[in-house]
Amino acid sequence: MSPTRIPEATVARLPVYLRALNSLLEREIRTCSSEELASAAGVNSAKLRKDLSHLGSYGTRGVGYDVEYLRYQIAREIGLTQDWPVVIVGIGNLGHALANYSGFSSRGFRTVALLDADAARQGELVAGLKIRPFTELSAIVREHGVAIGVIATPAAAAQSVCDHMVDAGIRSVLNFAPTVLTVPPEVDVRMVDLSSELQILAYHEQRKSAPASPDPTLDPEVVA
Amino acid sequence: MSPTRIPEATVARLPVYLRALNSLLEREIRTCSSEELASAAGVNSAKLRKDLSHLGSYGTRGVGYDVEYLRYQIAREIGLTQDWPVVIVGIGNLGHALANYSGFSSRGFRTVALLDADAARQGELVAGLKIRPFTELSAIVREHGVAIGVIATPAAAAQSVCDHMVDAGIRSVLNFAPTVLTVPPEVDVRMVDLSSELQILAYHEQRKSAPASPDPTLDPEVVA
DNA sequence: AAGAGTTTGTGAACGTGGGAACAAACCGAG
DNA sequence: CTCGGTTTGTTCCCACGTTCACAAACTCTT
Ligand SMILES: NC(=O)c1ccc[n+]([C@@H]2O[C@H](COP(=O)([O-])OP(=O)(O)OC[C@H]3O[C@@H](n4cnc5c(N)ncnc54)[C@H](O)[C@@H]3O)[C@@H](O)[C@H]2O)c1
Ligand SMILES: NC(=O)c1ccc[n+]([C@@H]2O[C@H](COP(=O)([O-])OP(=O)(O)OC[C@H]3O[C@@H](n4cnc5c(N)ncnc54)[C@H](O)[C@@H]3O)[C@@H](O)[C@H]2O)c1
Repeated sequence: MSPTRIPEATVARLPVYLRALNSLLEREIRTCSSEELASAAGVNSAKLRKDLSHLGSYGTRGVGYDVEYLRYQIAREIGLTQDWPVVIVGIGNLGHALANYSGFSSRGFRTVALLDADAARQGELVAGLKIRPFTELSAIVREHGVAIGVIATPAAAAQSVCDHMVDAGIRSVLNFAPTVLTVPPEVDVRMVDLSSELQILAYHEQRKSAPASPDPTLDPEVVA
Repeated sequence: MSPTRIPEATVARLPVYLRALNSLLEREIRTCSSEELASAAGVNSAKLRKDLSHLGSYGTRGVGYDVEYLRYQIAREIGLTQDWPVVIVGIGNLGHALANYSGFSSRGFRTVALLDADAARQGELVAGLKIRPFTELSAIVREHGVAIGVIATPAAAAQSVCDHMVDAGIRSVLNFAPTVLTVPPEVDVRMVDLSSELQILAYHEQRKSAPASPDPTLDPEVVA
């Protein structure tokens, strides 16, 4: 049943299931029901079963799922059975944290280079890697077969950095700069926007504390 | 007009529109069409218009939107006309980066305290704030009226930290630890999971480069 | 004042995703 | 082998979100 395309919403949850399965394995639980796994992943059990059914029939009716087997199948589906070389561009505050983050390498993502345009930063050792000049990007991509690039530069530089990445052959970009990136259709961009997340929380928070205050139109007084 | 609830998908895009409007204002553009704004925000213009229509009728047919006026209306809707005090718990690699990030304070989010359980870190000055013991959480929340908490601790500590936050009165949580948090229904949690983002990219990347079906069970009919 | 040209706001069609419910499949006991 | 208990995989239906297409509303020119 797996030749069909997997729904995007399902793809986004597969990493969560993978984490839940790893957590079960650490507790030496070998088998689980959809109910147990769903609760560990924080989703509805019907949703979980439907998600998994898109990958194939890896469970046993009346029994449940073999944790290790299911984990392997999900990892294979996502593509985590292979190694993904990654470059990070912009080694400032955030770039340093990312370079030091072990959660990437433990899941098959290997940081092969840290790049920065600032000559003052170059040569600095971060997480065992030397910061290298941004101009070396395309040589590094060629050498290691890098497909995924991470952008942690200021917003003003992000589009230019992205263009160079695409030129160099990178086809997937994870963008932390708060700006919309324009890329050719074959390139995927995912954006992580921390300010947006806070703003969404603020919206709901405001609704919680203000039950009713109908002032739809007010003076265009602007607070900078 | 505006008393109706705003769809969640729309709420998630409002911050993007806000950024686009700010960017237009910086270039001293006072008026824009839905087409221009949509392109700056990277969305379809019909979607943009429908989103904005949920807030009210702030445009002028035949003309477009007044950039400053629309910005104010969106900011008001999100709740950015008021100040949101924030606490960050877990001042390690990521916590340091977050504390130093100017993008939060520039949008009405004010970091009032940095907390860490590690005694060795306490007293350290980060971005003008001293790292304080985690035990002071509830006093700080009371004193500043904090409604939003950020978790940047290891996954193993996240649920416990979250529980303390909820007890202290925090009702919105931004979680960076890769673990599912359980909270009472009146509390909102948003999760930022960088590993998941990379895994989603990897899934699509794998599909791009592997046109042949790796699954032995069924036919090799695969999209280009 | 009227018409031509724009652009918004929205109704309607379409697609995707979520959840309840259930038949199919499996296990173990007797 | 059959029956009862259990759990998956799937079907059906509804809600939500996206996109198209167009009438309504506005500006500007003549
Ligand atoms: N720090 C955070 O917690 C945080 C949170 C959310 C978003 N962000 C975003 O992440 C990005 C980085 O944030 P930061 O705090 O690390 O900023 P930073 O200023 O500390 O680091 C930016 C780095 O990018 C480098 N750089 C600049 N232009 C470059 C170019 N053209 N090519 C290569 N490198 C270049 C700079 O030399 C610097 O080292 C920003 O866009 C910021 O908005 C940061
Ligand atoms: N570093 C990154 O770029 C990155 C990226 C993605 C996700 N994350 C996640 O963010 C979290 C933090 O990452 P990090 O690299 O900063 O880790 P870190 O180990 O550098 O920092 C964690 C901090 O939390 C503190 N802490 C531990 N238990 C605590 C408790 N009970 N109460 C209060 N403080 C406590 C520690 O003292 C430490 O200072 C982790 O869950 C990690 O998986 C980090």
